Amino acid sequence: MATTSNHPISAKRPRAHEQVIHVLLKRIIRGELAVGSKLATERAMAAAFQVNRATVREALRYLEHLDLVAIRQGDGAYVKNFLHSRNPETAKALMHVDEAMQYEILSAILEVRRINSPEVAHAAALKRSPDHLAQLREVALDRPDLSLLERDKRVHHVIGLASGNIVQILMTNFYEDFFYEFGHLYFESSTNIARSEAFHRDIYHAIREQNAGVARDIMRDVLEYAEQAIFRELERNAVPTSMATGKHLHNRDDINWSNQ
Amino acid sequence: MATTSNHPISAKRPRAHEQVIHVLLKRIIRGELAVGSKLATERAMAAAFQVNRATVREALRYLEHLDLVAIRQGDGAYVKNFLHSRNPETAKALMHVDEAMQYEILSAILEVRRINSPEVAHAAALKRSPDHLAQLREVALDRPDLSLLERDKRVHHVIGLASGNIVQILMTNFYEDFFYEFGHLYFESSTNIARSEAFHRDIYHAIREQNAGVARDIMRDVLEYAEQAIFRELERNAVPTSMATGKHLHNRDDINWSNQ
DNA sequence: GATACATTATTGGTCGAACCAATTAACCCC
DNA sequence: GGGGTTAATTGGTTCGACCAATAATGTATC
Repeated sequence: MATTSNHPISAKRPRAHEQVIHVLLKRIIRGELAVGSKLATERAMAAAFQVNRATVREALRYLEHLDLVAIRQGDGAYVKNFLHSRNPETAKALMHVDEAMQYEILSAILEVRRINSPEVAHAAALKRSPDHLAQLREVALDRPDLSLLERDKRVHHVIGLASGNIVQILMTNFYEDFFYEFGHLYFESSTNIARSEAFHRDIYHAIREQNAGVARDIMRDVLEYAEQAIFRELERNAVPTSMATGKHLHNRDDINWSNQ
Repeated sequence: MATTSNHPISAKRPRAHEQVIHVLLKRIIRGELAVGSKLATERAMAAAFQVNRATVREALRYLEHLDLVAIRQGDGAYVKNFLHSRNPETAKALMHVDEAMQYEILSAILEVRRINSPEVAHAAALKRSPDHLAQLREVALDRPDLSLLERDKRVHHVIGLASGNIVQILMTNFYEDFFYEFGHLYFESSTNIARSEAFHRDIYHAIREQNAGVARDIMRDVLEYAEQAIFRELERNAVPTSMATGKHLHNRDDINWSNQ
């Protein structure tokens, strides 16, 4: 079954090392720790944060995976330029550091999805197996029990699977998971709900008939529409919880990711 | 300067937890550990692997970041479906697990890059700042001291920066870093070298003149060409080191990323 | 017998101290 | 001043203990 991996994960419990991560992340992203500079030793940080050295190490290991620090035994940990990170996950980390960046990241991910997903739909229509088609039919048409948000997420996921490109699959998960919390902004409107229902039906038929060009167009249209709808909604709502302050809604392209 | 974060990172030293990661990764990806099943306890694994529990924990934390396991205090660690991972980095992890997948991953990343990067070039041409243009000029035209491979990597990076989309920047780093080890396959041919030189010059001019459409076309052409050239080279070379066995070169689309 | 609650056992999370291994810095010798 | 040895620094790993959240068990109540 498809939900095997969806455990009833409990709400996030605060883990000690996460606070250390957050503080270090903030200092790195904001440039308080210069690129190339050496961080304090693990022992020193442990003392400063009032935690055990093992806890500091967990945090450092995470930052190493994000490609934000380079750790060298016998030497120390060095700050790297986050713009050189090879880990897209870094984008999500940025968001949690500075609320002012949330809008920027959201916008960036929406754009990447708008570029990619139509091509994923195109490939899916060409290469879909009978099994993937059956899966798509189920989630798109035969699961009225699921919330529209959940159904939409699964439709995109199955289309990713059908495309056969593992990186596109992972990227699709990357976006969809990200948008999950913004979904209510879109699925509140009855117009958008109807549009989404039609999208599921139409994309299913296009992929079934292997009309690759049509599948691409359908996907492109819905994503362009959704992108605009989300921004409209964001600007209408008076600063939804956890979003940036209003002023950021009007200068989306102002952030200059300058080379540090 | 642009190289601040490029420390003379020494060759990888083998770290104990990496072996644990490798073993667990293999078992998860190959399905030896069923999705939804509970892993052995940290203490049990520590005994089994003959390492300390802290070492096991580092490995588990990494797998958690890859979204391959879910860890719950008081309960245990559960295997998740890697096709549901939200972390694109998982693709790279897959590659190290099974050499047979290397060709598949390479192919997948090349395809995503071919879809994305032309649009990045398009946006870069429209939005590039004078500073980004100067940076592009430097790496594209005024750095004959750099290897072509390194120069090419930087050209793509600066174009990403100029596009202003942080996710595209990170994705670009993601590909380019990945291709670094395959670069020799491309840059051995004098034809390809000339082509690459021309690409650097042409894309610079297009972005300078803010000819977005032209920039996109130039990028698309070079990536399509490079993609085919790399595959040609892979098929010609009799199974280059660390690549999959020959048979995989002829059924690139055979892997069915079935839902587990 | 089924349900609600308290108790216990299991398991991940954190802690402290010690020692190993790689690197760097200091020192000495030539 | 250059080269090699030594000592200090720092990350990597280990051991053992206790804390905290969860699940399993047992018990009382209805």
